[in-house]
Amino acid sequence: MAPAVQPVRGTHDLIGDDARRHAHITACFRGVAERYGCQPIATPIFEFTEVFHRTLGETSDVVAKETYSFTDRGGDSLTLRPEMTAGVARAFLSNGLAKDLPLKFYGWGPMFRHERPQKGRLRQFHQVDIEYLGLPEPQADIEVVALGHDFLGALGLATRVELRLNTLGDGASRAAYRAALVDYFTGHRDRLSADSLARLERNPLRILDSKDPGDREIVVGAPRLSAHLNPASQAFFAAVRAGLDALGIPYVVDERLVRGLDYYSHTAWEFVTADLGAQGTVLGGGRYDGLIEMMGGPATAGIGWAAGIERLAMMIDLPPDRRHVVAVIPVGDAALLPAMALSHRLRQAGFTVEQGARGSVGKRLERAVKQGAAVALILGEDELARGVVKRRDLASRDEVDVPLADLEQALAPWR
RNA sequence: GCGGGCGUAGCUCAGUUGGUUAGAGCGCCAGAUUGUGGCUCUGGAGGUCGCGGGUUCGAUCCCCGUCGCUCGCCCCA
Repeated sequence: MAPAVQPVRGTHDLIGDDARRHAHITACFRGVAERYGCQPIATPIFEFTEVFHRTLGETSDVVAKETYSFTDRGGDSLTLRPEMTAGVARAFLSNGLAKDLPLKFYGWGPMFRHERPQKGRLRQFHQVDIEYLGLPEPQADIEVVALGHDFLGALGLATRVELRLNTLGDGASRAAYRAALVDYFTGHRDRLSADSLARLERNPLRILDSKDPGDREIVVGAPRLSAHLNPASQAFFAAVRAGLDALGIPYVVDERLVRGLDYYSHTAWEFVTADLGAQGTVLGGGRYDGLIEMMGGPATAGIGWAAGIERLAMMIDLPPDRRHVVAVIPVGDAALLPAMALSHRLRQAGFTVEQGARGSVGKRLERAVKQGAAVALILGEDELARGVVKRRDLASRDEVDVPLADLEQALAPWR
């Protein structure tokens, strides 16, 4: 049993700069998503296990080995969400939102996967998430990819990520291709790696991006997805590409980029980076037109993406804190309550105020400077008696007495 | 889940061919300076040497296990 003071394996605390990085990322995300007309959504971090089994498939790795499931006191099997899409789809059905289509959602929060932790991979991690429902046209694909592109750009990562794009085709194209692939790999099954042999059973498309050198030789001769696309699927992908070209969003087509789950169709994409080792995917998305129907709802188009906040946090530069902190420094016991009242008044007036409570005036000034304060207000018996407060500019060290009544005005530059 | 590397103070790290009180820098607290900061000086707090077992007269050091981190695989954000 691990000591109680240790966090659970693969979890971590967000404190200080880590917390600020996360806050900055979610703030950027909200700003960009709102500009695209998305509305916020928050769903529970756990669902009935069935929700994930129905949507992710019994055989997917996420469900088979990565899921945090437990039985609650009522005997129900519950699962901590490994991703957001299933919960959003369930919420769509639970709340009868079909009448409100189309819908554009943005959300974020913790996700849970029981995996071996490594850099950029945690058991509790955080994602920002976009889900578009009821928009079957390629314009939605273009818009949603553009949203991700703008989001990464807002974080200053435009030059450090590359957009990889592929199509899986519609259901018919995909089924035909899958069959051809199974045929081909079955013919070479004696030369496939053990991992790929397993993939042949439950997820043959995944063999295409195997890292095993032997597999790669076989993959070279494998049938191409592009050759199995029917005209409608080809036209859809061409429209998506034309849209990205028109918006000036660069991408590379990567035919080995696949999605394992059956309900995915058409566009799949990832923004990848070389800066994070084995966990290079920073944002991944796809179209999931079959999902809602698979859950028992009406046939409803869906497309979305998720990005890992921790992975992004490792890449961004933390923007400087631009708050102006006003430090209030009482001198002597008699000044303590008046100083607190002063701090209270200034906070209500919209200033950011830190009030020192310990040590000499020198210590308090020192602490104020370290906290990033730009100006200090010194309030002692002398000032109290005269109805003023001493305003000290911490950069220039200039001091001036300011009548209490004029304080807000005298602090205007530091608001 | 599989394989490799690493765990000494809050942080970055020294150290011991196994030997008595485990060190440094930075950070933190305090004093010099009882109403004035960024420098300097002085002092202080802070360590089950990850945890458990073994070998040994003696283990932070060697061995085993375990927990955690890390790199890769699987998979994915």
